[in-house]
Amino acid sequence: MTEVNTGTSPGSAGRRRRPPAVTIHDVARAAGVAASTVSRSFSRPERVNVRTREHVRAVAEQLNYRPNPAARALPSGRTETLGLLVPDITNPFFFDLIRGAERQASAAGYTLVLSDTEESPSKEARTVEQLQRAVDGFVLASSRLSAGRIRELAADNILVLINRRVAGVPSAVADNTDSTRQLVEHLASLGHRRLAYLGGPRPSWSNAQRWEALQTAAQEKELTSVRLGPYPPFLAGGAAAADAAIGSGATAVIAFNSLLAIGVLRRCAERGKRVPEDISIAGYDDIFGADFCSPPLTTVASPIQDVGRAAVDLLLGQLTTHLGRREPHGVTLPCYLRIRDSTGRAPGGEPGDRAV
Amino acid sequence: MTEVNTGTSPGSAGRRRRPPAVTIHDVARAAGVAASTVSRSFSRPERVNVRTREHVRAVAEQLNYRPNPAARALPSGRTETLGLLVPDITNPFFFDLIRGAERQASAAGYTLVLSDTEESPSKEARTVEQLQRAVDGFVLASSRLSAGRIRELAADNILVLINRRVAGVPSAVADNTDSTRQLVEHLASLGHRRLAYLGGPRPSWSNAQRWEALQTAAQEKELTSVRLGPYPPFLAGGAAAADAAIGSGATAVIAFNSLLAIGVLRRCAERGKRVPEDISIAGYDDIFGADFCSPPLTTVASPIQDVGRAAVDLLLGQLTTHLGRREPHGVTLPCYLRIRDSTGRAPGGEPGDRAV
DNA sequence: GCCGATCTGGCAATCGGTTGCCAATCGTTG
DNA sequence: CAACGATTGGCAACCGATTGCCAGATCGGC
Repeated sequence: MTEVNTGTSPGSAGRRRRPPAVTIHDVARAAGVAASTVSRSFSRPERVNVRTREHVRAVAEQLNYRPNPAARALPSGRTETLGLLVPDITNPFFFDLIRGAERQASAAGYTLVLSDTEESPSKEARTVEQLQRAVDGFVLASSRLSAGRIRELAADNILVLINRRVAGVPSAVADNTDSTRQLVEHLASLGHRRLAYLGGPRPSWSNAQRWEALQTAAQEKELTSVRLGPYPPFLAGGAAAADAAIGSGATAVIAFNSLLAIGVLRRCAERGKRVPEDISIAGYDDIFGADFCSPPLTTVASPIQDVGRAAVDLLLGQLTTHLGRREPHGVTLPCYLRIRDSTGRAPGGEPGDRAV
Repeated sequence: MTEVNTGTSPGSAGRRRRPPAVTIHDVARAAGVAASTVSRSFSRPERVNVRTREHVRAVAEQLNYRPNPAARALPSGRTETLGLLVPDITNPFFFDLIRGAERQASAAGYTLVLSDTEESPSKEARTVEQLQRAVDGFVLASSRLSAGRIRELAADNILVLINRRVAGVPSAVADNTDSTRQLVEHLASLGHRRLAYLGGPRPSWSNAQRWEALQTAAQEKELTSVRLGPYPPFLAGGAAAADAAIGSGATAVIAFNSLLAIGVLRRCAERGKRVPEDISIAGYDDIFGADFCSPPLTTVASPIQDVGRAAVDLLLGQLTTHLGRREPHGVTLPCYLRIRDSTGRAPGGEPGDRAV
């Protein structure tokens, strides 16, 4: 028994490979018990005598035993892994969402698989189908899929949506309506009468929700509002959006997201339009950078880390719920308005027009 | 055989659960072949007659068969999954890295597991050990582990480092030395004589490399340089760093990363220090925001998406290499200097002092 | 038409755990 | 001290794929 690793010894000449894994059987042999006892010592400790269990655990520890997740997943069907799909990994908006989700998942002992769908509905659906059996459930953040497709996927998978509502599918959403109203009131109080909304991706539910809320609030305040776009929700989309906004005659523009808004800011600077003196600009999602761009951006901020956390909680709830019980089917978290320097008094308004 | 799903039919009353998976055996039965033939139709197509194979594939397609990754992983030992560990998920620097890695991995049919180590060496090591058997290999980005610990982990795992060099472990690094020299020359040409380096995390290899390169370049140009810190590499670290920098008497400061640099910018604004008139500021990592903060930041930019891609390539090379061959053990990608408005002529220098 | 080489597909073992079932053991009680 | 229930641990089947080995079929050459 002293002679090990003869022949193609991994440590000797060739490249270093992974050493063979310590299995439950190795532990069982070393501890003088059956493999099932080792298994139970970990997965159903109450089924094993304390002394046996402690002994087994000590031996396992000493042998540096790590259970093989694939082997566990096979009989149980549970992989202890969650899938998180986002439309654009590089959008800072998703940073905190990802962090929130990742923390919550790993706190519960789950592993998170992240996938970038690159704003493509088909890539999104394909990814779900590919990962289907590799994960216990999915969080779809700002899904670009149609409601019908989501329902189809929900029939075969446990899934939770972020910033999207589809009947029968649980979701965590940041509700923009109140804060959009606040934003419109803020602009109205500064004397703006004509708003432009710079639209984002058509399949985006948030996009529709925002425009909806904006229209309603504008009507109440008797402001006119136009919808422009859609524009790609990136910095680069800002140039076309800015030009259209300026052409529209609006004195205040509200962009689908901060990325687009910052792009607009930049384009305005290029064109010599002063913000907020000539035109006011606001955006959704209080992303990294919104507070130090020039001028700092007025935004509707989402509690997005909490949304990510909540979505994972919902998903874990679905997974661990014993059949019969019903989990709450959605959580809604409120957004809030952050007024900064990119919104100001409407141009042409008499000084002292309305109070700030 | 027509009676299925009697009793607790999943579709009927209770909550919708996951439907039972279609297995290789279902396909085999439907196609009238053995399970092994189905398996081979996918994994070794040349071992199966074309007509049989096409038939099997058609049946599988029709039944919507998806192989169970856990079941594949068990005999083969390969999970087709890679682990990517980063110290701070919310640092925009890592986003392009993550995107590069994710794209490359999924192009090769691999799944990426992302984990945030929160700047903690112990969490990093623990994560590797936990995911050990769940992934085929790891990419450790900007690892905070000691060289010894990395070597230990490399004995049991296939791993590739990003922005870190440890003998015997392959790595992809962005090389700062040339661009640091360029940065120092740029500052010297503007009349700066006294530089301050605002240090980042002690365990960061890039931090050491940057300070090293800075010192060397400063000596060549006969500038004095001091190292301050370490500071937490976040925006919030900027306040203390800025105060120390101002106190140091340096006319130009170089921050460990852009996050810190932007924090310094902000603090300078608060304290009424004009940038670059009173003090010049530069940083590493040309992150999102560096070009639209105020003033836009002079940075040393890393081709970080390429670095992420290269690291995954190295890792995949290690995994698929047949024993005996040796892969190149590292790639180095050059950085480049991006001069923006946060660096300018040194204060007190006679006008026309040195040419810009 | 026979023989051997080549193809093709099936059988069964295997990967590393989990878990239902059963038998042995133990302590308790009357 | 016998009988009984509770506790404990082992046996073996199973999860869904992969793969070595073998047998039957097919084909070509002579």
